[in-house]
Amino acid sequence: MNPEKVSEITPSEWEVMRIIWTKGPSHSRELIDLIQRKRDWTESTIKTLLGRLVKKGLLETNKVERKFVYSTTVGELDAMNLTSQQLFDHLCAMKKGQTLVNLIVHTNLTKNDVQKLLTVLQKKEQTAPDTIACDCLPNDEDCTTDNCECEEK
Amino acid sequence: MNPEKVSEITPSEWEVMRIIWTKGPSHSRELIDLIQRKRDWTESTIKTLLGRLVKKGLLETNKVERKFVYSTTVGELDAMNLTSQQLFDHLCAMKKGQTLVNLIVHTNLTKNDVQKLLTVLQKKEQTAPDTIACDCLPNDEDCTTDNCECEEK
DNA sequence: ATGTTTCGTCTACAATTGTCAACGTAAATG
DNA sequence: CATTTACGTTGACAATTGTAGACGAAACAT
Repeated sequence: MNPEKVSEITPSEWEVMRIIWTKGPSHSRELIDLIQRKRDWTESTIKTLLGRLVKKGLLETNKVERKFVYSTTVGELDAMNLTSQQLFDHLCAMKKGQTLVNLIVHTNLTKNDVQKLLTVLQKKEQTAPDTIACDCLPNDEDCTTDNCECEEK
Repeated sequence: MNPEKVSEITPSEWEVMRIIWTKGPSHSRELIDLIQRKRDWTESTIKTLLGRLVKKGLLETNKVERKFVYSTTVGELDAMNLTSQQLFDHLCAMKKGQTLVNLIVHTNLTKNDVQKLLTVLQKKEQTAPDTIACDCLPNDEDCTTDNCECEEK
């Protein structure tokens, strides 16, 4: 896989990737048609996006009877995991829990998802620490929690 | 608040915001010193970042005896929530659950966090649907799950 | 074989982002 | 008062992103 490159997927490029992840390997024509039903982009724009994704190594092409077939080189789930983790990596350690609560509240989940989440959490419960320090300041500087309104509300 | 603007916080700007969120309202000197202990940025760079954040309305300044004091106009938790939700908004609906599992596994959480998450999930369990459709293709196009390897592995 | 469609590549251009240096002014110091 | 220091503002420049037109070669149609 190409983890570094995954972080460089831009919003527009995600749109393109999602189509190919879902549709499977496809010709540019098919992709352009599909994307144009969601986005008001010209053919040209989509071609550029495809080209950039190939250059980044996130898509690869195979010439099949004259036309290129575009396929992804990363799994969608892998990309989602990497991207979301990366986002979390630059957030205050102290508040990630709250953020997850918020995410879960606002995300539509199946019973199955909920079950899995419950299982993971129950396992985590045992080893969970009582507190987690804020990591927003340089190491040597202490996060005096008076200013740091990191606590719940 | 200024939700639109929150989405425009760039990675470098997050770094700056985190310091101010944690430290509370501060003079530029103090901010520059703190940030330079984490990042190898020149004073100039940090000033630019501060200026841009003020322009975006994410920071505001108050002149106090000659110097400006920078304070945030958005809460850190609000920013974190908005940003993470925004990320989730452009991911495949079908796979968000898996992604949350992954996030939770890799995020350090306190017992308290775990408790809250468990509570929220238990509540969600009742109303959770059995399946959620993939929303990567235009509405009229069906996600034929043969290509769409959206299922668990 | 010749005009037309198709498709990939190249070029372009404005806006944003990461990084800075330089400038002007007000404050502090000698 | 003359000098140095501190700080906010401007301008700058390369790289990335969003968006798209133009070009060239191959494939198809007549």
